[in-house]
Amino acid sequence: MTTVLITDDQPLQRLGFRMLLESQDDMTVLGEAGNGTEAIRMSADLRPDVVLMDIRMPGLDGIEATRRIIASGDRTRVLILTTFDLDEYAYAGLRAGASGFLIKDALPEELLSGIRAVSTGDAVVAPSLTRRLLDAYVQHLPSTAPTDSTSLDPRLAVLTEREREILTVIGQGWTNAEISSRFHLAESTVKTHVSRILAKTGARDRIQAVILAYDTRLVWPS
Amino acid sequence: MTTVLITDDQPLQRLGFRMLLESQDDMTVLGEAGNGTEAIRMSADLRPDVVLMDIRMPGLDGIEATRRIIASGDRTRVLILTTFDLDEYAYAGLRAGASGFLIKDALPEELLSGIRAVSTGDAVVAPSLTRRLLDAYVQHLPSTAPTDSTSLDPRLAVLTEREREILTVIGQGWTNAEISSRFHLAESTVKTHVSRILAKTGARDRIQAVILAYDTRLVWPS
DNA sequence: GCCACCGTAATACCCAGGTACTACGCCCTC
DNA sequence: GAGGGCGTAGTACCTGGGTATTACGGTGGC
Repeated sequence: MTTVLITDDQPLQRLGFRMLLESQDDMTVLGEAGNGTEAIRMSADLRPDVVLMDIRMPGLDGIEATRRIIASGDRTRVLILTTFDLDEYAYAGLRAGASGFLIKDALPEELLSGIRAVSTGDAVVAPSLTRRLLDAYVQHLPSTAPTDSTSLDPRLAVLTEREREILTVIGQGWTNAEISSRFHLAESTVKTHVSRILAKTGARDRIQAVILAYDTRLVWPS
Repeated sequence: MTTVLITDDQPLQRLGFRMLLESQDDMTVLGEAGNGTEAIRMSADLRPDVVLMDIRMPGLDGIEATRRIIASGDRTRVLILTTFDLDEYAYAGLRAGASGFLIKDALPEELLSGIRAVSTGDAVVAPSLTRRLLDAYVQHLPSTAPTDSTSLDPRLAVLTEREREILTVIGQGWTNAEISSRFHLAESTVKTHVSRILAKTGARDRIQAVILAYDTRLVWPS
């Protein structure tokens, strides 16, 4: 039996969670907290297996509450629920010791399996955030075959020299008109180049091409 | 419609996956490969959105196959399926560029939602592995808090919180349609936000906004 | 009580960007 | 010398992005 404490400043949201959890015969909702202070107190009193933690709350927010619950030494795990997957506080939540974070509009089954995973000591992260997490992790892995920084990124290898030249200025934000005038080309030629670049790299539009230019270090943030 | 290539040396296992995927009306199985070499060839021919990749296969294994598929530059994503969550090769798979790995005895729904997540560029990792990933990530976080909102770039200071949120995803290449659907907003609302962001920051179009997002470190090259 | 700002939303309109297709001269290779 | 890749160029067409304008409920300040 997994015991849960629900923390959210919106009563309706809490009700929704409670309904969902109570419908499972392996879960019990021990209580509901409306802000961080309450969450800390109730967590100490009730010793739930898992605290569902909203971040944005009046008074003490979810991050600080998480930090204190973890610091208390109880075995309680904290699962953070963010409204948007971009919530910058989510990362702060990780540092505070949360066992995971999910997005509030996740499917009910995802939330439930997330709670079960967390209660057994595993961690869960919303898919859209996992990507960044994974990238950061891979970046720090000792590489078996260190990449030669002078060699060209494989994603650009398919391009001709001219195309890479043009991709570079696309990455710098030039419009087709600007490219055509500064390169002394017809705009139709520029379009042909751009189309070929997109087709070869798999970028769906020039925005993705700009991002590719940054990722492959063709251009750098200034 | 998500197109999938199934790679596994066991025909019965492949059949199981195929049955599951074909039962979904948003998924199509383009083919089945029995080893790494086949997987590479079929992936190049069929250009699936996602390759389900077994690791242990006779001949060319799943890791090397993953590496080559990613290196090909196609937009194909690779989702590795391991038999045991401790499979040490799983980490090698990450380095090879896989978008995620799951354990074969995962629930059908977990596999399906994993495929959907991966197909849209997100990443997925089995909960029992996420824990390690997360620990490693937190350990490597720069000691200078990355989410220090007090030292916001002046160019972004004019923006509201919501606008910065949206600028971030613009920087990640989302289209207005994607923003509207993932944020649960009308597209007209998104357009309003975008227009205001451009007006406030002086960016002439969303391309310049992407560049601004990089320059202000709202987003990072991966 | 009023005003300003914010987030939401709709409508109508225009244009840069992107696709699809064709074409042609140049250079290199087999 | 035939073929292929490359850089150039044109035309026709369609769509997503951006502008302009208006509107409305909520919130916070004065």
